[in-house]
Order: sequence, then C-alpha cells, then structure tokens
Amino acid sequence: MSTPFDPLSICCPTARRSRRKEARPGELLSAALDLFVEKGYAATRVEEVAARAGVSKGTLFLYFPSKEALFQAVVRDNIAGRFAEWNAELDDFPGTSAELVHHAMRQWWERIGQTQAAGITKIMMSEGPLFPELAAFYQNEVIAPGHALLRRILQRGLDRGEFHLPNLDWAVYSLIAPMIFLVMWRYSMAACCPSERAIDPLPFIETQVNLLLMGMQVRR
Amino acid sequence: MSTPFDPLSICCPTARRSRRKEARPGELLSAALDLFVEKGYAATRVEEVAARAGVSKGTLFLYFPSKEALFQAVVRDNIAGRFAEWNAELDDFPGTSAELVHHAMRQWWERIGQTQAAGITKIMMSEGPLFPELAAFYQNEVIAPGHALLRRILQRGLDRGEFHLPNLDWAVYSLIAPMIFLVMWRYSMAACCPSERAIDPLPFIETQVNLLLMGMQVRR
Amino acid sequence: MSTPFDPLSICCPTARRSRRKEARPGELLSAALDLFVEKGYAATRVEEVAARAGVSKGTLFLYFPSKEALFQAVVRDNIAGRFAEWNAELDDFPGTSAELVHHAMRQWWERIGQTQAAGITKIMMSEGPLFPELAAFYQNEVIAPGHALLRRILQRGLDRGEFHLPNLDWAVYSLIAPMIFLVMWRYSMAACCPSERAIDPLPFIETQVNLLLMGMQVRR
Amino acid sequence: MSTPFDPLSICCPTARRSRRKEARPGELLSAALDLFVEKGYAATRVEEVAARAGVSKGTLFLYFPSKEALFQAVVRDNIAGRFAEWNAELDDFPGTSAELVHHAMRQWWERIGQTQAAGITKIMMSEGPLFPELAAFYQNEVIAPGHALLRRILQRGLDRGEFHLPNLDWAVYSLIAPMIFLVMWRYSMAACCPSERAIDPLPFIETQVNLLLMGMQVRR
DNA sequence: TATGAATGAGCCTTCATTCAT
DNA sequence: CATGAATGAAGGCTCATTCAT
Repeated sequence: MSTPFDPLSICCPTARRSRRKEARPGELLSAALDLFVEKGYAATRVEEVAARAGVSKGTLFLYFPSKEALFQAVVRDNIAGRFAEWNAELDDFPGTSAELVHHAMRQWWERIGQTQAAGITKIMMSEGPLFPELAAFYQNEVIAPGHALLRRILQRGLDRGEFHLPNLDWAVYSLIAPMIFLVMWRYSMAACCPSERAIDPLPFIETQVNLLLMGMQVRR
Repeated sequence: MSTPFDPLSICCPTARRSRRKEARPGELLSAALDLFVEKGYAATRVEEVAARAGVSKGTLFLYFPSKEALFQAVVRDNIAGRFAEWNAELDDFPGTSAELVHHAMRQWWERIGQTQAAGITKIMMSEGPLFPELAAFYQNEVIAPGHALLRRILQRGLDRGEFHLPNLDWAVYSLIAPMIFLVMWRYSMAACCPSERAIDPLPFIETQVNLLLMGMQVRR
Repeated sequence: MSTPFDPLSICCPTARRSRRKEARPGELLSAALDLFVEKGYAATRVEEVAARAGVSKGTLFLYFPSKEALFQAVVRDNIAGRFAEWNAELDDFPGTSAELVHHAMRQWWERIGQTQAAGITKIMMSEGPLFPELAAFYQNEVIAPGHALLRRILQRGLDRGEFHLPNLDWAVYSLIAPMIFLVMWRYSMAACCPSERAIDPLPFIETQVNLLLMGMQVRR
Repeated sequence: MSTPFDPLSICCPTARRSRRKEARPGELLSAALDLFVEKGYAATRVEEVAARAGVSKGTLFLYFPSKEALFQAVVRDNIAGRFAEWNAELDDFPGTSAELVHHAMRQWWERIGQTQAAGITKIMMSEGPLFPELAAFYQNEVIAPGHALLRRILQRGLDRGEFHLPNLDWAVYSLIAPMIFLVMWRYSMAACCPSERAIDPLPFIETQVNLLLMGMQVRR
C-alpha cells in the first residue's frame, strides 16, 4: 500500500496531477481494503478510508458514488475481476486432475487466502446477511463464479475418467470447506487468541485435499 | 430459556409480581440471545431487545448497565456458566478416553452447536476484533475454560496411557476446528446459500473425531 | 405559537412530563409550520425546527419519522384534516348558492388565506415539482378534496336551478384563481416589495366573486 | 438562446476558437436559464449547467464568479437588459393609450410570459425571500423598471386625458396581477395538475385588460 | 420498580468554490 | 483560456444511554 518510488513524480511536474488522478482509485481501493478487512463493512467510516488514502471525504465520492459501491469495487478489484484469468489458467494445465486440484488450492492460498483479499470473505460471512444488496452482489460476482470454477475442475476429472463423483455439488463444498476454515481461523481465532501458534496453512491444505482425493479418485 | 413450571405463579398473587421481577432478566436474556444471533452484536438495538422481552428500554438498563453487559450476561447464561457442570460430568465418565472424546463432541453439538448458543461463537468470530472488551471477556470466560476442558480430557488419555500426544495444544485445536467449521457453515454459508443441502453434523463430527483419534491413540 | 399560561404546569409537577408528551407534537408542528412557511421545505433544517420547539434533533424524530412525514403532518394539521368539518358546514348552509360561494370564499380567507396555512400553498407551488412524493400527497390530501368541495358548492347551485355552468371544472378554477393570486401576492410580491401597500383581500375576493357569479347565475 | 447562422464558424479555423470564446457566456446563460427554470435556483447545480453548456465546472467560474452572479446574468440577459428597448418602443406607439395597454400586455406574453423568461419570475416569487441579495437585485433590475414602464404607459393616458386614475400605483398592480397569475398557473398549477386543460392566456389577458380599462378610462 | 421522553455524538452524502496543471 | 481534482461545511437520520416521573 506504500507509494513506491516513481521517477515521473520527480522529473515531470506537469504529469503529477494526471498521474495522481490515475492513482487515486487504486489508493482509495487499497485504503478501503485495509480498513474493511480491519473493521468490517459497517464499522468502516468512509472518512477514514479517505484519510488513509490521503484525501478528503469529498474526494472519495468523486470516484465511488457510495460506500456500497466502494466495497463492491474492492471486491471486484481483489477477487471478482480475476476469475477470467483463473479460468484461462485452468485450460492450460498439463497434469492430472488430482494435481490440478492440489494446484488450484495452493494458488488460492497464495493469491487469496494469505492476502488481505481473504478478509473480504470474512466480511461477507460476518455481515452479508445484514446487507442484502452486498450479499447478492457477492453471490453473483464471487460465489457463483467460484463454484463454477471448482465445478469445471472436477468435471475435467470426470471427463477424463480420473474421478468418480456421485454428487458434484457435495464435492465442491468439500473443497470450499477447508478454505473457509482457514479464513475464519486467520481472522477470528487468530485475532482473538494471537498468542496461539497458528495452523500451518499449506500442509493443512495438502492434507485435506489428499483426504478428499482419496474418496474422489477412481480406484484401479 | 424455557420457563419451567413454577408453583409460585399460581398460588399467591403477591408473589406474582416478584416472580415477574425474577423472571425479567431471563426474558431479557432470551430476547437478547435471539436478536444478537439474528443480527449480530452491533446491529442489534437494545430497544428491540426490550420490546421483544415485553418491557421498556429503561427497564433493560435497570437490569443490565449497558449493551455490553447484556451481551456478557447472554454469554454467561448460555456458555460460560455451564463449564462447572461440564467439568463435573467429565469426572464421572466411566468409559475410555476415546469414548470420552466422542461423547464430549456429541454433547457440544447437542447443547451448543445445534442451539442458538452457537450463534454467540459466530458473533465473536465476526465482531470480536471490533469490540476488544467483549473479545477479552469471551477469551476469559469461554475460550480459556473451553480449552482447559478439552485439555483435561486429553490429559486423562495421556495419564491413562491411552493417548500419545507430542503437542497438547495442537490436539486441542484439532478438536476445535470441526466445531468452528460447523458453526460457520450453519451461520454463514447456509445463510448465504440456503438452497444447498447442509452437511449432516453428527456424522461429520463422528468422522472427524475418528480421524483425529487415529493419530492420537497409542498403537498396540 | 407561544406557550400560553397553563395552571397545570404550576400546580401539579407530576403531570408535567406527560403533559409535555402530549404537547410535543403540537409544538413541533407549530415550529415546523413557522419555519416551512418562512424558508420553504428544502431550506428548513429539522434541527432548527427542533430547536424552535425547544427540543433536540433526536426528539423530533421520536414523533415524526422523517422530514417528509413532518411536512405531511403539518399539511394535515392545518389543511387536509379540516375538509370533513368544512364539508359538514356546507350541508347546513341556509342561503342561496350565490351567498354560499361568497361565504365559502370569505371563510377560506379567514381560516387559510390570512393564516400561516396559506404558506403551505405557496410552498407546494414553489417546490412541489422538486418533491414528487410531497406533490402527490398534496394532490390527494388537499387539491382533490378542495376541488371536490368547490364542485359540491357549484353542484348545489346547479341542482337548485340557480347556476348555469357549461363547464364545472372551469368554474372551479375560476374560484381557485383569486385564492392563488392572493397567496402569491402575500408571500412573494409583498415579501419582495414590502413597502407597497398590499391589496385589501376581502374586497378583492368580493369583487372577483361578484364578477364570476355574474357569469354563472341564471338570468331571469 | 438559439444559435443563429454565423459565417465565422465556417470560414476560418483561427476565428473559430475566438468565436467559441465569445459564444461561451451565451451558451452558459442558455443552459443556466433552462436549468434554473426547470429546478429553481437552489436546486440547480452549477456543474450541471456547465455540463449542459458543454464545458467544465471550472470554465463556468471563469465567466461568472459565483452561482449568484450567473443567475443575475441570466436575469439581465432575459429581462432586465430589455427595458431600454421596450421603453423606446413605447415612445413610438401611435394609437390610443387603451390600445397601448393592450399592446403592452400582449407583448409581455409573447416576449416573457410564454417564453422561459417567465420561469425567472416564478423563481423569484418562490425563492426570492431566501436569497435577499438576489431579491434586491431583482427588485432593482426588474421590478422597479417594470413598474416604471407601466407607470409611463398609464401616465401617457393621464397626460392625454384618456385615463382617470385616482391611484396610479394601484392601477399598476392591477396590470401586474394577471401576469403573475398566468405565470403561477403555468409553472405551478399546470405542473401539479397537468391533466387539466390550461387557461388560454391571450383571451384571459384580453378580458382582464378590458375589465381594468373599463374602470380606468374617462367616460365621455 | 418501571417507564419512555429526551439527548447528542456520529455517519453518509452533497455541492459551491478553489487552484494546480 | 480551460480543465477537473480536491475541498469541507452542512444536513438528514440513528441509537445507546440518562433521568424525571
């Protein structure tokens, strides 16, 4: 979230303002992500987001028409907008479907689970029911594409004769469960009892996925 | 929260009012539990709690000096205050330690997991970090005694030579993990995607505990 | 709008609070009428209304859920709520229909035109188009009943063979026109050019009505 | 407000920009008139005026130092600035004074009453009291010259022995009254009850003026 | 003991005006 | 000249808590 060294900001003062203009949404999004993750949706004040981005309250509303829109932009920026890329990566995967499941889970941890983006998941689980419009947005932009992505992965295994899945939906939830657990652990238990040594996430995922695959793979 | 048969409420009208007085806190506590679980801590209005308990806002503050104190009383009434009883039950358990672990987890589901009390866990995970005083209270009154209880159970297995546990804390977390998962599933995933068929909790617990015991029990 | 001498406020301090409670809505309505008439709807701040009624901002919202509702209550209190009474008075009028028209217009001046209630008319003409919900409310609660009332008066003349009216609606507008003019004169012209001697309203009404009746009455 | 054919805008590109520059105020004034009339003074946002004129908000403030100044310029452009011309026309009128009164009223309808300029009158009646500086400006630049103009017309009748007027001011108001009524009708009643068939303005004026002249003309 | 009227700090959002580029 | 990013004061509304009755 820091502002890295940027030669433009030194050499060409003329470009400063326009650069700023381009950078603003990103700075606001970044500040908003920080604060939403730290305090949740309801408890985050737009004025504080603006202050952290180094602008006034009014400026924030220049870029986002409402607090809700700001949150949605944060969700898009950090999760929803990336499904296209992830789906594409899926097509090019060379290995077995079991390897693909492992790969996908590890990727999730690296790109979402261990980043602040995971905090968004926590927010939606915590406050979603209180903000129906946000919940609907999240359902459409994150949950639905996410489920579709996992279903595609499992379908690949089915199509190649690698998996045997009596219930595809159930299998999807089995993959989601450890992700949810890790997120809640990180943001809730770890936040409550910071003294405790946390679960080591990667081995945890490895173990869980192995267990699941044991039940999903076709026995030969 | 149920109102058990009380002879006083029949025999003498003078005792009625005092009965009422004694019942007040319980009615408030019950209403508060309902609403806290439904809306979370911050989004629950004390006025609504009072209204649901059939009293005025002022009366609530007669029994509980603040919203925070009300929540703490709810926590005590539903979870914290029961550890003494649970610890006592533990002493009398006749079977093996493996059976005790199974028993304890089933009991948790019946007395907490499947009741509204589980909602308190969800609230603390969702909003705990925002209300440090509440988090500290919960840590002292629930988490610490809960861990101690689980540790006692496992220690029993160690003392009797039934378990082999290189890391007691880690084993405790392994038992907590499925409980947290079930709670979050119930209050977040199930709340978001109500169409989905839920996990069957008792078999899920059974399976998880068996898996854990497999690694904890002394091989003979 | 002043608080007249009230023996209750001296002799029985116990009754003070409850009296206050009953008086509040009236005091707020009165303060609101003053300010709405003085500044218009948009420019009136609820906080100022509350202050003028001697209470805090929050108290106002105890009695009226929104600024809009407050305004509607003012309209009902001062105009809309009185049509029942006015309609009843109409039934008992003993004289000719021409006399009734004169009487109705004089009554309007005394009960609306010369009171602050006329300011509401000015507000609706000035700001109605900007607040569609208010305009709709006013249309239903004031304009429609008002037109109906005038139509009943004219219909009485038709039924008794006193009037000859090719177009009833047109005749209604002819009666409304001088009322509107007087209101605008009072609140706008007179407000702009206070130095000018105002029109004398009663003679003006008399003249206008005579002119209209000249065209409406059946020649014999 | 229309943009008439202008050869400069075709022949030379260098002149284009300067033409543009000269046209700017007019385009802004035109956009401002539209929006002020549509929404009133307070509810019109300068940004929207600028947008409708096709320039940026900053540019508007280059030509008009404030919203108030913009409104004043609109008033001058559409009403105040034309009194010189109207006064001149008056001197050349060949007919009787009664004809002149009729002529003046018809001219008012054609040049003000039926154009958007009448909206300015409505604005001043609606919002004048809220913006004292605007009201003072309007008083000086429109009301005073307007009254003077009407007074000159009536004075002509007196000087020529055509009229008999015990009270000149009162006669002036008699002429203003129907204009005000028509404006309010157009912008308020017609806006509220669009279904109603409107008054036909020219015959209305004719009738009113005839009535007034009846009382003003010297009987022979 | 019980009531509920009253409070006031706090939050999201708007918009005229400024000024660096 | 022209731009449009930035400001910040202001306003409608909420709600935990107090206190006179």
